Formats: sequence, structure tokens, C-alpha cells
Amino acid sequence: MRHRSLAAAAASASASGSGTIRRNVALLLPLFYQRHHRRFSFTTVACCLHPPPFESTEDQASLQGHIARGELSRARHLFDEIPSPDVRAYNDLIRAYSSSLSTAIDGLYLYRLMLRHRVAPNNYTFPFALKACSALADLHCGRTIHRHTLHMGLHADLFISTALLDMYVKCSCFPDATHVFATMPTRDLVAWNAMLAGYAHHGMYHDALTHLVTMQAQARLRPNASTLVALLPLLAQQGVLAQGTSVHAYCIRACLHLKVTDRVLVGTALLDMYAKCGSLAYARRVFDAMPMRNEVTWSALIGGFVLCGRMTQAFSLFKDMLALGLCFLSPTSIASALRACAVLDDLRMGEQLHALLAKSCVHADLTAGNSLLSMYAKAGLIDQAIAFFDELAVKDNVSYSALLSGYVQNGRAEEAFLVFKKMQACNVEPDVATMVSLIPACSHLAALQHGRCSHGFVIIRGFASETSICNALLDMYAKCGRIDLSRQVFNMMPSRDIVSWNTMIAGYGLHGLGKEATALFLEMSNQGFAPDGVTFICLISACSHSGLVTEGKHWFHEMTHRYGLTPRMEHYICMVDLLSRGGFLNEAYEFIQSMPLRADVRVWAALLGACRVYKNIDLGKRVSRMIEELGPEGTGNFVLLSNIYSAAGRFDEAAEVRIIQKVKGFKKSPGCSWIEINGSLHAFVGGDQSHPQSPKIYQELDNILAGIKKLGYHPDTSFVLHDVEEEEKEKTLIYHSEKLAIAYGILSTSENKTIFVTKNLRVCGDCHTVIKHISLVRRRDIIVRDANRFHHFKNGQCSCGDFW
DNA sequence: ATAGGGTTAG
Repeated sequence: MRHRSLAAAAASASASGSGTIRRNVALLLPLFYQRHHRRFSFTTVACCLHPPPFESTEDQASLQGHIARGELSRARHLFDEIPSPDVRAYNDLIRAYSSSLSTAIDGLYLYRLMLRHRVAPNNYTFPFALKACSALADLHCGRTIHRHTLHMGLHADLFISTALLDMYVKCSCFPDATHVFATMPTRDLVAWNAMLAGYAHHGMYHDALTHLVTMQAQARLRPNASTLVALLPLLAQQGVLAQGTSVHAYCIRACLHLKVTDRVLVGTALLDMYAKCGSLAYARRVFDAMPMRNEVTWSALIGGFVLCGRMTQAFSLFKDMLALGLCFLSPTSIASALRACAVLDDLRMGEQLHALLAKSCVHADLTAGNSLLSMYAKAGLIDQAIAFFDELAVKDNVSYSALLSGYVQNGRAEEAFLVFKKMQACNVEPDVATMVSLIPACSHLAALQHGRCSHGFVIIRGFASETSICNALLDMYAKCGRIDLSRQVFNMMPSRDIVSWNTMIAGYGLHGLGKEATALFLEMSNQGFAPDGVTFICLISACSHSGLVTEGKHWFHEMTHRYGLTPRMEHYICMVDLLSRGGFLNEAYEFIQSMPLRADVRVWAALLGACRVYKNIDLGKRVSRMIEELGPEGTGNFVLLSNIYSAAGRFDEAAEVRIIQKVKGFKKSPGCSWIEINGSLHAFVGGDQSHPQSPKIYQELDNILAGIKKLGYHPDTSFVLHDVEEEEKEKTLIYHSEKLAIAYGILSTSENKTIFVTKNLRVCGDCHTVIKHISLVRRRDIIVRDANRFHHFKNGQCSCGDFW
């Protein structure tokens, strides 16, 4: 009796208890019966040795219970205790795993385990296993499953076909997706939506629209939330506002009975579409009308404002979001806010965002991390950027590109090449954006060999037809002195944008080819390209460098009257530069007085520079007073003012300005010149003796100077004496950096070669005279690219006509 | 459904 009741208790415990209890009971019971030599009924034994079907149903129920509550690890624990799980148990767990990206890999693992344990998958298994493949973009596994389903004769299964379709779309195998769709005997809305997502994924706008029309006309299916969510990003990408608006109208007209979650999705997609089409007001209106929002909604709106350049408003939205607590904060919105900081040059806010990023535990997010890196670089804090880069646990090509670009933006172009090498050593592939950042490093250094290597690199990688790459290349060739190659790149470009035209015009300007610049501008107009503000900056400064004063004035007039553009400060700088270089100093002064904007330092500095060249001390003094009134903002102005005094022999006053400068804490960036010989760069500062061939270089330079003195050259004392302190630092201004670089160039290149030297500041007047002489006595063409333009010295003359 | 790095001007 006692035994029977014990057995019954055990049986009931095994039926109701957890897996562990049950299994222990199942193990113990036979022993118990054996030991007591008792007879037991057949049911009891069966219950103990082979868990009966009703037990499995129990397991199933508790497994599903765990899954429903999202307790995946408990579900897995239970699953592992089932001695031999059946296909339903596998299906339930695979299904749960496949619903999230982070567990998709476990889903596929379980699927493989199932095959290994010889549990046959059924038609419920495949769609979920395929979903895991989609999430992981595991094409290989997806194809294997596809074959498996064909073997089992499941071609006609709607769910499997739809899952296959989705898998091929996500794995970017568009032909396979089309094939699956075409061979489906029946298609439901989910299948049509999956196919639409495929078109959207590949940016196939027209095919997507045809598909949508066919879906409604032939299959008589009405778009649902998924349809709209697939369609809207495509419209956003195409920027087709009219179509977007009609989709919006459809949403309202069709009275879609959407679930709350679907309303968030559709609303977010709608507002994103409006923002990407430039309609921020509508985006905002959709946002305001939404009954519920999530973090994606917020970041879509903030990102939209950033995209349209409305940084201040983007920022205040971000603050509104924070005011609601941290519940909507996401790495995405932080990344957008950081971009706004970078543009607004708001470092303090950027630092606060850095703290927020660290605090909200999303610092591991690369997107936001890269934005932060870039923000520091743009704020000029390259060392901060480097430190942050080093701290990143995972770095991708965007991180490397941001750092590389940071070096270039901060004038450390040589180091950009080191980053480029390092990223390749770490097997991180440079992409288009990386190269668009690297090529300007060559432009900056005027390193033609490096530039050509980069050109080769982009050809090999297949980037050479990208507009942005070509723009960078044509700028690079122009700045490396090869305006001919620049034009070649320009002519061969598959498509040009406004930057291409502007860069080419600027290139001509740099080379003093004002006529060519004007011709190109006219060609641009004829081809129906609308010039922008930058175009006129390039064009007017091209006129300025070529002495085309009348033409420059004409284009300034055209800009406002014909093209309806409002001149910005930069345009006024160009105009003052144009007038004052041409010697119309008083006209320039009057022009500044008549400006509708308050002239800033740069405008006055353009006039001040000319006062120095034309030795107009009175005006120079008046201008420098104006600069004084504006406050100490620039560095170069004091140098200019001091130069005016010393050029006129008023050294006391020159020194006085220098003292003021020193007191106010201005630093002059040191003059530096460099030359590329056989693909490597050799840089010199004034009085430099660090070069290995230094003694030879000085000997060569002394020989040259002795030679040209015989031809009547006298050092221009106004340049030599203008700065006593600099003189001490640089030993003597006879050994200005550009002279050293040219002497080295003469020593290390063959006699018929053109010498090409780059200087970070402007070439001084004394050097200008000396270089003209060198070109004559050594019969060499010498090109000097300084901070302003190109100087081509040939047979004792300079292309700039001495108005540098 | 959102999202990071990049080209022209002195």
C-alpha cells in the first residue's frame, strides 16, 4: 500500500514538477521497485522509463511560457534538460531566437544541432531558420536550407517561399529573390512586401512603383504598414516629395487601422521622408501629430534637421528630448547632435555630449564614437581626437578616415599618410571617403608623386569615376602645379557637380589664368549649371590674381543682379582684394565703407596688405586703426602693419607694433617651404641646418647670391630689417626657407627639370627678386606655390607680374 | 523606421 502510494506520488510529481525533479524521480523509481521486489503496473514503468506524450506537452507549455515572457535563457535551460526534444521544442526555440538579431546565431546553431540529432525539421522549422539567415546575412546557410526544402518537396509552401525571398533580399542576392517570387504559386501581402523591400534595398525606384501598382491591380491587395515602411525610405532617398505626399494622403484616406506599434513605424518613416525631401515643416507636423513616439522617431527628426543644415534647431530638439528624461536617448541622436556641434563649432556642448555618451553606456557605439572623433578634429583638438581614437576598442574604416581627415584639416598632412599606412597594415580597407580625405593631403603638400600614387590607387579600387574623388583629384593636380592634368580629369569625369566646376575655376585662378576661369564659368552657365556663392568667390579671386579688375567688378555685379545671390563677407574680401591688388586703394577703402555688412578683420587685412605693397603709409595707418577698433582677432595683421612701417624705413614704429603684438600674445606661424624629390618630401624652415645635405645647400645658395650680386642684385633691406627678433631666430633672412628649398632642388635634379617648391606663407619680396634672378642665371624654370597662388619664374620674369 | 568619416573658397 505504502509502495503504491509512493509510486503514485512519484508519478504525479513527475507529471507536474520541473524537469529536474522529474528526471530524478524517473531514475529513482525503477531502483525503488527493483529493491523492494515489488510488482508494478505497466503504466508506472512506462511513465518512468519513457516519458509519456502528456509530459512532453507539459514541457512544451512551460517552454512556451518562458519564451512568451522573454526569458530566453530559462527557456534554453529547460530545453537542455529535455532528454530528447522533439521537433516542436526545437521549432519554438529557433523561432524565439530568430526574432532578434543578437540571438539569431543561436537560432542557426540550434537548427544545426537538430540536424545532428536526427530530428527532422518540418515546414515550421524552415521559415524561422531562414529568418536567422536573413538577420546574419548568411547566404551559404540560406542556400543549404533552400535545397533542403526542395528535397522535401516544399516548393509550394507560402511561408517558406516568403522567408526564402526575404533571405535572398537581405543577402543582396536580387536575382534569386526575383526567381523565388516569380515561381511562387500563390503570393500573399507578406510576399509582395518582401519583394518590395528588395526593390527598395537596391534603390530600384521605378521597379518598386511598378511592383506596387501590380500588387494592387492584379493581386487585389491593399498596402499595409509594412508596405508603407518599405516604400517611404525609397521615396526619401529619391527626394520625390510629391509621391511622398500622396503616400501620406493614402495613409489618411485609407483609414488604416494600424496597431499603435505600426503607427510609430509609419509615422517615423513619413517624417523621415519629409525631412529628407527638405520639408522640415511637414516633418515637424507629422511628428507633432503622432500619438506615440520612440527613440527612432526622435533621432529621425533630429537627424533631419542636421541634414538640412538647421543645426541650432536640431540642437534645441535634442534638448527637448532630454527634458523628457533619458528614455529616448540613443547613440543615433547623440551622433546627430555631435555633427551639429562640429558645424556650430560648439566645443563645450560637444564635451557635454561626450560625457552623456559615456554615462548612458552607449560609448561602445561606433557611430557615435566616430562622430565624437570627428567633432574633436574639426574643433582643432587633434590631440583629443587621437587620444579618443586610441581608446576605441573597435575601429572601423570610418574611425580611421575621421582621424586621417582630422590630421589634414589641422595642417598635419604628412601624418595623414601614416594613418593611411596604419589602417592598411591593420587590414582596414580604405573606401571612397577615405580617399577623398587623403587626396587633399597631397594637395596641401603639393606632393605630386603622392598624388599620382593616390590616383593610381583609386583607379585600381574602381573609385576613379566617383564625382567626389574626381573633385579631389582635380584640386590636387591644380595645387601640384599641373593645371593641364586637372583639366584632363575634369574633361573625363562621367558627371560633374557644382564642386567640380568651382574647383576647376579656382584652379585656373590659382595659376593666374583669369581668362580661362571666365571661359569655364560661361561654359558652366551654358550647360545650365546654376553658380552658387562659392563659384563667385573662385571667379572673382581668379580675376584678382590675373589683374582683371574690370571683369571682377562685372562678375560681382552680375552675381547680385543676374543670379540673385546675396554677397557674403567672403565676397567682400575678394572684391577688396581685387581692387587693392590692382592699385585702386582709395576705391577699395570707399567700397568697404559702402558695405552693408560690418567689415571684419579679413576685409581690412586685404587692403592693409596692398598698402604695404604700394607703400601707402597714410591709408595703412587708417586701416590699421580700423583693425585695432575691431579688436585683436587675427595674427597676420600686425605683421602686415609692421611691414608697412619698415618698408618705409620707420623701424621704430615697426618695432612698436611688434611689441604690441607680443604683449597681446600673437604668434606668427613659422615660414616653411618644401620640395618633393623622387617622391619624398624635404622641408625647410628659415636658417634650417637640419637637412643632411645642409653644408652643400648653403654653399650652393652662397654661390648663387654672389653670382646675382654681380648682376646688380641688392638685398631689399625693408624685408631684412623688418623683424629683429625673427632675424635672431632664423639666423638671417638671407636664408629664407624658400631659398633653401630651391638651392636643394638645383642640387638634386637634372638641369632641364622645373623646380617646384611649396611655401605655407606668402613669398617675401626679397625672395621673389632672388628667385627671378636664379631662373635667369641657372636657366631653370622655378614654380613656387605660396599661401596665395602660383609664381612661375622663367628667364628672370615672374608670371604674377610682381603684384603678388 | 533613424545613424558615423569626405571634395570647392583666403
